[in-house]
Amino acid sequence: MKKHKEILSRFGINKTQFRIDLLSLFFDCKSSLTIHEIFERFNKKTNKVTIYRALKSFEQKGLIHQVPDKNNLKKYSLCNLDSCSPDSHNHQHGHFICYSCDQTFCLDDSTIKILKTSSGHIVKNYSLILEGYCTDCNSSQTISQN
Amino acid sequence: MKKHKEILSRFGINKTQFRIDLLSLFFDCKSSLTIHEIFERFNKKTNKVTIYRALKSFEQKGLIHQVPDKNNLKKYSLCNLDSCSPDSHNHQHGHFICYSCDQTFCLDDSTIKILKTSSGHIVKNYSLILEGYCTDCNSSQTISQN
DNA sequence: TAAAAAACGCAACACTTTTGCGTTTTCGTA
DNA sequence: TACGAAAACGCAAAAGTGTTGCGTTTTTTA
Repeated sequence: MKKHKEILSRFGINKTQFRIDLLSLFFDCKSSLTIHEIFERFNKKTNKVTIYRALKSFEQKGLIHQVPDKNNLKKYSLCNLDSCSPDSHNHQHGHFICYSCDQTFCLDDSTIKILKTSSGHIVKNYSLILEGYCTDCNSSQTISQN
Repeated sequence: MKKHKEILSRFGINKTQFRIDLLSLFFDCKSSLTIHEIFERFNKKTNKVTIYRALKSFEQKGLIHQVPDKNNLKKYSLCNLDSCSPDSHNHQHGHFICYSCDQTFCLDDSTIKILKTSSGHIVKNYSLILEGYCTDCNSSQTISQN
């Protein structure tokens, strides 16, 4: 897609087929991705070293960021591309990890704003991980239990 | 210490010397521990496999829990032993750490309640660390910067 | 379109965590 | 306190995760 190529250019990343496809994958995926998931999505055809290097490059250039994961694997999510760049990564947001489907969701800024203002302190940095059942898993679980 | 042995019994863990010492270590350490730190504290005398297995056992029985930290390292902290058991882990702590005076402030429950309801997910557990400048330190810093 | 820079695949390495197995220690009970 | 079962242990090996070196291919730039 043209949009993806344009983004890679803007962030100073060479437009190889793999990196274009990888960026598409991140756009398609609403939560976060592990190296393993990426490897599977490319039908195990792309060398893992290539994936690791692409992820590192994307991260350094401000396209994606690491998110926490229950099993301590490296997971990545797309940054807010309007507010991130190689110079300044800006993802002060919390994460929600679902017990059921293991997906990690980024929490939106409004959730955090409440936190930052209601404590009475000046919050410069934070680490927040919520765990539980995401909306999808909770509704399906409720149904199956009835 | 007698207290530690009693706790191990209560949580269904055999009282070997190593596990008693490991529990002591967790009590002595007010923050969290990595496997590496534990290995060092025992002067590298205890086999790492033993440490891994003890940590897994402690976690399953509800004595400790993983703290997914910012850098994705595996870290463990002591649970609130009154509210945790093999059946239900329950560690809900929010803290504010001041860069300037190093004091730790407990966040009040109302702050957390908002967090738990505003994400749209069912939050069962969370780990939250805020860092920055507390109200006192911030006002004095503002003065010194002028 | 040619030189420079970036990305690639493969092999090898480093580090972390788990598994298998035989031995030792602890526990429950008689 | 003694004995059998269960749990914990150490060692070796394997599995999993991520990195580095190097020569080749692709992309960029001018």
